[in-house]
Parts: sequence; structure tokens; C-alpha cells
Amino acid sequence: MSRPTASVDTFQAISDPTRRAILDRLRAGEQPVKQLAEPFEMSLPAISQHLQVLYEVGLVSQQRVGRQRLYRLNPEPLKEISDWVADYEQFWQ
Amino acid sequence: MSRPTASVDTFQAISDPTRRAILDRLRAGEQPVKQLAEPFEMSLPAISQHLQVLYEVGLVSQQRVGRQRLYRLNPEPLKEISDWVADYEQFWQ
DNA sequence: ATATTAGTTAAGTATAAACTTAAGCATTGA
DNA sequence: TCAATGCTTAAGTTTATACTTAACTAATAT
Repeated sequence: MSRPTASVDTFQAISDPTRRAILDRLRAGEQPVKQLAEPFEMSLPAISQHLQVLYEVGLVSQQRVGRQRLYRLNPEPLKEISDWVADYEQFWQ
Repeated sequence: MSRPTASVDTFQAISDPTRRAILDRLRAGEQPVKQLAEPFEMSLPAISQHLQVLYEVGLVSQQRVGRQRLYRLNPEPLKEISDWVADYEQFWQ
């Protein structure tokens, strides 16, 4: 028996609290990495890697502006989460 | 810098596709482990461990009936997911 | 009593995830 | 042109996760 090959999906992407916090911050509008990273007590590469994960599932897009890289929220993939959880809402109502 | 101590949360619990599938199955009503495990190509202990994770975050409850253990869906913790994702819905509308 | 069934617990393993520091690459500014 | 800034990429480490098989516990059936 083999485990499925690891590839990022949306559920996994949002399972990390730092990544959720990044998404939350991006709701204020697109921002460069340094600014996004500001409240987190971890290195910039760590944030960069989290952004990479979010990018891979399509939750963020980026745009180079000078030496900055502006990241922008791309919420569409969250529809999958929303749809999934919606099927359970009847159960707590 | 230290990482937060690992403790299961709802986002993490639903990040695993097998656990989501278990929850989906439980929507049909409470079921014993063997029956729940039936469609999955993995050992019973593996399923048992997934159920343990779901139990720890409160997504399932269990009841002994004879030598069976009936697991039941407990969807309330999914409210956290629903609430979180709801904050993003404005962005795709 | 003993065997069977239903499930958990224990112990071990492989892979993945989340970090770190160091090095590299553009872009801007002096 | 050289230094600084903004960020990524590379490489390595630690911890967590998802499994496995083997052993155990409890309840039922023979």
C-alpha cells in the first residue's frame, strides 16, 4: 500500500495557522513580503516558503514591483472549503 | 525561537483526506469502526488513529455497544471553519 | 473454557512539514 | 561601481504525521 504522492491541496494549505494569518492579513490588500512578515516571529525565508505553498494552491498571486514582490489574496480556492463545510451546516442547525 | 507545541486543532483534523472521507461517511449516521473503515485501503489501526484525531477535536463521539464502538458525527467544531471561511466569501462574490 | 470478533494500544518506520542559516539574485540608491 | 535592500533558493535539522505489524483487551459465541 502506498500513500498518495504529496501535493498541496487547499485544505492542507489552510491547516497551518501562520498561513491562515497571512491570508487574513492579505484581506487588507496586497502587500510586499516584508510587511506581511512583520508580525511573525520567524525568519523571512519561512514566510517566503509559506507564501510559496499558498501560491501553489492558488490562494495568492504575486507581482513584482521594483525589488518588492506584492502578494495579493486570491480567495477562489476557498470555495472548495466553503462547499465542503456547507454540507455539514444542516447538522448544527 | 520555538515552535508551538503540537496539539490538534480542527483545521488540521480536516486537512487529511481520509479523515474528511470518514466524516462524510458519518453523515449517513453512526457506524461501527469496521463499517466505517470498509472503503479505505488501509489497516484498521490506521482508521482507529484517524478516529482518535477526530475525537480529540470533538468532531466525533463514540458509544460502546457490545463489542462494537459506534462513532457518531459531531459537527459543531466545523463552525470554526465555516466562520473563518465566511470572512472570505465577500471576496469571491 | 476457548475461539472468534471488534477494536485499541504499542512500537517502529518512512515521509512530509516547518523551521533554521547561508548563499544567491535582482533592483535601487549613493 | 559598489553597497544596501527585498526577497528567494539551497541545504540541513527537528518534529510531526501517516502509516505498518504485533500484541493486547473486552465482549460474544461455541
